[in-house]
Amino acid sequence: MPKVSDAYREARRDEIARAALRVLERQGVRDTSIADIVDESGLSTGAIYSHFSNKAELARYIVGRFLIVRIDGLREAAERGEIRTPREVLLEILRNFDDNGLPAGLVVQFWGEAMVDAGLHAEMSRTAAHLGGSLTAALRPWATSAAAPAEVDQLAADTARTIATLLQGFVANTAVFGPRDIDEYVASVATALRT
Amino acid sequence: MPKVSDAYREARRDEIARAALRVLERQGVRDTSIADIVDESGLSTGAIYSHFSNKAELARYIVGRFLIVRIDGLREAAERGEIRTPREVLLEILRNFDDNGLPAGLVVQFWGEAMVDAGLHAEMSRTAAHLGGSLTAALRPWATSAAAPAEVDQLAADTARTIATLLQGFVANTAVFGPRDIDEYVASVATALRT
DNA sequence: ACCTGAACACCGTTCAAGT
DNA sequence: ACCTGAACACCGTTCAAGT
Repeated sequence: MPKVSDAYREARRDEIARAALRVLERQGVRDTSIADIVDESGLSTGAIYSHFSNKAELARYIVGRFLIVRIDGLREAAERGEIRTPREVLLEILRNFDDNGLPAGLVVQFWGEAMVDAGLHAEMSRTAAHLGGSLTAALRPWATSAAAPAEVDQLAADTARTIATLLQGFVANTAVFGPRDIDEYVASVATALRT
Repeated sequence: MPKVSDAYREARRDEIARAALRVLERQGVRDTSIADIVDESGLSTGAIYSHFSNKAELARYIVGRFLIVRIDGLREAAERGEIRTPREVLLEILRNFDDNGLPAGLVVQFWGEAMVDAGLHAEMSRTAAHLGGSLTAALRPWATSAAAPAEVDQLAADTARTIATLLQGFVANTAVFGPRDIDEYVASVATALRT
């Protein structure tokens, strides 16, 4: 197991992926060519193809490595048994999205790409499953106090998917129609569905 | 004003756009070439370029003509002064999306496309403004009974954007993670944000 | 006026040749 | 083993020539 060489390869892949991400943020998925990434990275076409078998694998790597929502804090709170309401969980995940500086427009473009690229869709399902697991765990204490024992798991899982959907709605809406205040959004959803 | 000839031109554009839409549903935006549309329509490259100045204009035409959510019923109900709660409005718009057979995956792909195509973004903003206006009108009776006179317009407009966001979330979520029951989704959002 | 289809510049990917 | 860059098949778009 050549540890050093593996680390070198990985660093090189990261270097290429970061250069690609800079171009993607500037020009978008459709208008980013391999030639653009060649220019931005200072490498050659062949160099890139010796680290990624094609453009789709590079996209997959970027999505799995850089376009993920981190919510370690929520999982830990759940393990300590602290109760977080779905509303608190939603607010935390929305703030995390903002703070990590994930570009909403680029995320939406990759959703579109996943509709047409099975490998990218699989990668997104993988990272989403991880997020879904953390959300479900974070919601279980609340679900336990809100449902009969037999229905706790179902309630936690359904609510996790709902929170993911609310996040996706926020991402798609702000990408297309411009920024919106997070607290105002959550308050508005709560008011709207109260009746 | 050559009425007949204009109608003919429009029919021809429609014919091309419908052929393109069939290919788009099969292959997705990225993997649909002009050559594919040529094959599906039975016309030639030049014939298509004599009716649309480029692929972007064809996309714009398809989005404005076929990928819109119709909610005439809501606007009429509002004009009759009937009160619809935001929840009822949301359910109606979600059912409309489903019933019209709008392909969620394709809609998400066009959102991504709009991130990179200013003309398409403008077209989407236009149709969204129309939807937003209908939603705001449909929500005004409810807003009148829920807020002080001075805040009615703001509440109706904010709630309209929220409902649009909830629709977008549903579209993105089902496109990426598969179908979900509409009533269960709305009930889950309501439960999640009650606390 | 509408249509044809060959021609052009550019794209993603490959591969013989270098180090 | 990694890298180079010319070469290949394909894409969107144009345009001289037809009807």
